Formats: sequence, structure tokens, C-alpha cells
Amino acid sequence: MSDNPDQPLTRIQRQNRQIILQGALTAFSTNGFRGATIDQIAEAAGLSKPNVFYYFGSKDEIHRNLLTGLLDMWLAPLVAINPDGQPLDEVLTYVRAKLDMSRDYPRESRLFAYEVMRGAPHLTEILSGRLRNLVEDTVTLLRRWMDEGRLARVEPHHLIFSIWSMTQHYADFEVQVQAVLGPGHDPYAEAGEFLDQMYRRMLAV
Amino acid sequence: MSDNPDQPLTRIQRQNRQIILQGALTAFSTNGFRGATIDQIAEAAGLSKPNVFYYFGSKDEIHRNLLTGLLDMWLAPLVAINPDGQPLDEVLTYVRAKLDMSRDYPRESRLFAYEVMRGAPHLTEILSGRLRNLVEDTVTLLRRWMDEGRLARVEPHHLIFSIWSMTQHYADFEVQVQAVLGPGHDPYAEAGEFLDQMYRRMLAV
DNA sequence: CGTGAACCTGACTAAATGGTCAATTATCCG
DNA sequence: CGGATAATTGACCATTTAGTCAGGTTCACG
Repeated sequence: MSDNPDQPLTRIQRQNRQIILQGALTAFSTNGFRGATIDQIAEAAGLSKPNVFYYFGSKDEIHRNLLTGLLDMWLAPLVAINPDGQPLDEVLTYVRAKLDMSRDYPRESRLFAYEVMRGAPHLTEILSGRLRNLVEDTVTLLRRWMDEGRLARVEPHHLIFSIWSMTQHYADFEVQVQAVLGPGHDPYAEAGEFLDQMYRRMLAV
Repeated sequence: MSDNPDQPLTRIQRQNRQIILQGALTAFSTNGFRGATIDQIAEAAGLSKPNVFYYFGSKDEIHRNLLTGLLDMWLAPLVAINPDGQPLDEVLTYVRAKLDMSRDYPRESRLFAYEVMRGAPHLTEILSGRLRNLVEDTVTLLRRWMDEGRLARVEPHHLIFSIWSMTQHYADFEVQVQAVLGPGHDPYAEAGEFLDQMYRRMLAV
């Protein structure tokens, strides 16, 4: 079945593939690729193990499917930066959107984190292809804004890295954040305020 | 041997334990705890597998040993903040030191990252104990400096998180940084400049 | 309703992996 | 030197785990 070229999927196929991917997302994002087992995935999906293999040919295929399938969603906020908007607003909106994604989709954040940390074997072409181009476009835009004096000057690549690292930190290192903050804190609310303040000071002209 | 109470270690014991821990650091930091195998560790250490077990009772024990053994080194820069120094200088020095650690000890950075991401089963007590206290002390100091008007006001916990996330990003997500920057960049040199600029603007009074 | 395709599963395999142990070799020290 | 202790290892075990397969069940649709 999984070696079907591109016949349209049946209702059950669409359904079960989705269910499996959801279970796999939970498993992979909790334990990493090697740490997650097909049994876990099957369990989380409520299907038998052979049935999982009926829909996906291998553990690897599930993983690749997840990564590429979620990439668009993950990069959407970057694409959404409006070249005709107010520079500072656009950056702050991007930061906000990225932080919201960490809050609302921590599993996805961790999935990507695990993959990049282990050397991104399933993402290398994308990292140095599509992602790199996307970043390059944004860098060009940011540099233009800086040239026009509408944004304080910093190295744009590293500005982007800073946004990625700080927002995803709250999802990927949640345990640490919780442990250090202790109870009675709303990490994402506080982080939102902090990041807003921080990027305003850094980028205001 | 590994169940010896606290007899002094022989020369060979000291040596081989060290060699094993180095091999394990490489293995764990590359593939995570579940992804690393004893065979890999033995191979990297140049010892036979049973011999590895002669020095450490289990894979878990090696891992725990590594984590706790490296913790002091990892937290040293935070401890080194001088309450009597110039506030901004102290923070910038801390940032610099943390960035240098990511550059010089990327394996250690990844080891901790993997551990925290999988829920820190071997670090929970430390995270909410010693680490938390250390952070709390630093937070108090930072707040005092802010009260005295010697540092711009931001939420100190999140200031610390920002330093952790941004510096460790360059070690943990090295593949992504390299892929996005492309050749002809010195990530750590650029990051040093960027972070200096960033924290100056954020914290200058 | 009937039939062929789609869907599902119990029982299995092969390989990987954490860990053990009896037996051998190296080292230390009186 | 010689015996005791430390260090080492080949061969092994039990479990886990990715993946298979023959055969059974359910579904879509004419």
C-alpha cells in the first residue's frame, strides 16, 4: 500500500495515516527517533503494529513524513513577514508568532530539535536549500530596513537565530524552565513580555 | 568493582574510567541516551564491552556519572559572576564565557540538551535544587543592580534563559547554523559580536 | 447480495542490545 | 619469585525491537 505511486487515498487511509502520524509525533517528540518504538506509536494510535506497517513502510518513513509534513506550518511565520509593514512591528509579530507556536505545538518544536541535534539526516537538503533561501530573503529584507534607518543595525542571520533559539527554548527545555521558575509562573506570558521588551530595545532606531 | 564503597581507585581504574567517560560523552552527545550503545562506547574507548561493565555497572550509571561530573564545569561561569563588579560587564562576561563553553565543549552542551529534552530523569533534583538556588541568587543580584539603576530593568529569570538558549543554540543546533549561514562564516565570532551588542542595548541604563 | 479489493492481525523472524560469567592474563607487592 | 588481587575477554543469555507474512475480516460498489 505504501508503495502506491499516487493513487487517491481512501477515507480509511487518510484517517489512519493521520492517526499514526499523531501518535508518532508524540512518541518521537518525547523520546527522539531512536528512543521511540513502533509499539509505542501503534499503542498511541490505537492500532496493531502490523497495521502501522500497512500504512507506512518503515519507522524511517513515518519520521520523514512527519518532518516534511510539518515543515510548512513551522516556517509559516517566517514567510508571513510583510515587506511593506512597519519593520519593528513585523519583527515583533514574528517573535510573537514563533513563541505562540512553541506554546501551542511543543511536540513539533521538539521533533525538529531532536532531528537537528542528531545531525538532521532527514533534513539536510531542506536546511541548506529551502530554509536557507527563506532565511536569505528575510536577511535581505532586514538589511534593507536597516539601510533605510528603520531598524537598528545588527547581523540579520544572528538576529534570526536569536529568535529561533529563545522561542523554541521554552518548548524544548520546558522541564528546566519549570524547575527553575518554580510554581506560580506562566512562562509563556512572561516570555512574551520579555521578548517584546528585548527586541524593542535592540532594534529601535 | 563499581560496587566498591569508596576505596581509593588504582591508577588503571582512574585512567580507564576517564577513557570510558570520554567515549560515552561522544556517544551520548551524538545520539542521545537511547541512541548510544555500549558497543559504541566501548569502541570509542578502545575497550571490550565486558571491560566497560567492569568499571561501570550499567549504561545508566555511566550516563549519571557524566552528567553530575560535568555539572560543575557547566555552571562555573554562573558562579563566577562577581557581585562587586560592574553590572553590565559582569553580564557580558557571563555571556562570553557561556558562548566560549558552547564553542569549546559542544559535546557537553548536547549532553545536557538531550537530557533536559527527554524530561531530565537524571537531573530533576538538581534542576529544582542546586540549579534553581544558583539561579535564584543570580536573580536577586540582578534585581539589586536594576533597583540601583545600574542595569536596565528586565525580568531576570528570562534574561538568564535568554543567555542559556542563545549561547547553547550554537552548539546544539550547529548543523542548522552551518547550513543556513553557508561556508565562509565563523559562527562563534559573529555570535560573540552580536550577543555583546544585543545585551548592551538591552541592559544599558 | 456477492465479490474483489482494502484492511487487519496473531504469530513469527532476525538483528541489535544491555548485561553476565567463567576462565585467562596482567599487575602489584611482600 | 610467587601468590593474591586487579584487569580483561570470548562466549553466552534474555529482552527488545524493526519488520514479515499467511490468512482472516470488513468494506465498497456493481
